[in-house]
Amino acid sequence: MESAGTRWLDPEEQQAWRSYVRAVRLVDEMLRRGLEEHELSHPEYEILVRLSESPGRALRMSELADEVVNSRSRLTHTVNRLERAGWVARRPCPQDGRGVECLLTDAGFAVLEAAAHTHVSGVREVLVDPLTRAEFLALGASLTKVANRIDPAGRCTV
Amino acid sequence: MESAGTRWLDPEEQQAWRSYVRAVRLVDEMLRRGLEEHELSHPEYEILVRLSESPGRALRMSELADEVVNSRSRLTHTVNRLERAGWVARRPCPQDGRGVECLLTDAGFAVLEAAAHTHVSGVREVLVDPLTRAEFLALGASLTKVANRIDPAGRCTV
DNA sequence: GCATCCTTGTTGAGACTTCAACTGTCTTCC
DNA sequence: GGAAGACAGTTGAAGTCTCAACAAGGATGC
Repeated sequence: MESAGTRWLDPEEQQAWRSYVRAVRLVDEMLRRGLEEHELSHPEYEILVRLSESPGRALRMSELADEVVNSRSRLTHTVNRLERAGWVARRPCPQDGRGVECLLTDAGFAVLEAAAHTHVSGVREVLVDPLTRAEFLALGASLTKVANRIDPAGRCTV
Repeated sequence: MESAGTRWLDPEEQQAWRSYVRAVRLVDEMLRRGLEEHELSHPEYEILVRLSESPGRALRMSELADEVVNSRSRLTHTVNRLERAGWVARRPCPQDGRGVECLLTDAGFAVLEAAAHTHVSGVREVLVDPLTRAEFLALGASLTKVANRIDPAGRCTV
């Protein structure tokens, strides 16, 4: 696996990278299990969160896609499912004839409220509690840098 | 979103958690794009890596599943695809009549060798270079703690 | 005013993942 | 030695995600 031109990871970096991959997989899995009792996937949950924080509990599809780092296509499919469940609704965007607004329903808000408890406990359990506060905040700061390097404008629709 | 019993994240924790989610999504996406020119998904790539590091370039299905944190079913499907491509082969395990060994072929090794350059460059670009060495290693150390809390034995098959 | 291009959002096919059910082998305990 | 249960791996159906192709509304330039 040697070759000119590519700088391989040294053993310490290698170890850090593998921990990253492993931890991310495990954390994802844990949170998935936590949310599934609310019949919600993690991507779905995030959509509901963003909507709940928006003025009027509504957001345009493309804004929503940016916020949750989804492709438009993926967002369309996911919103279809959420709409079928009655947790969000769609309506045309008054300002832009092409646009569609996505709206959190009361039922959706209720589901979100219930799921949030489970979810936050899960996050604490797997990511916050194993670390000191300083470690956790440092982790966040580093990952902020990482995210901003990849997508400075926050407009990456994947 | 208030209620007794659940300790919500304070603003700094909230920010750290959101950066985590966002960064993980973006990193995943970047690396996926890097590997796709080699017709390899990230899970597939990891399987080839583990096999290449194993004595005889072979590993039992269940060991492999543990290493890459896959369910057995998922591993079976993924190995099917890799086998179809000619990059791994299966053979019965001599010690255990139930067992199956998965073996990296020469073609598989060649693909891995080619993909590794792209992949390592990608990892550097998105995760290593944006951080100082100390930050990156601290990230790794924290995530090691996180992973070990969830799955101390390293035998979590998801 | 309208031709061209850009943007928004959707669709459908194909690939990937999950879950539950299944086959076959090993282990334990009597 | 054989019954009961645990373990290894596979299967197929249903759900989710990606990609490329598309429809339709806006922006720009003439």
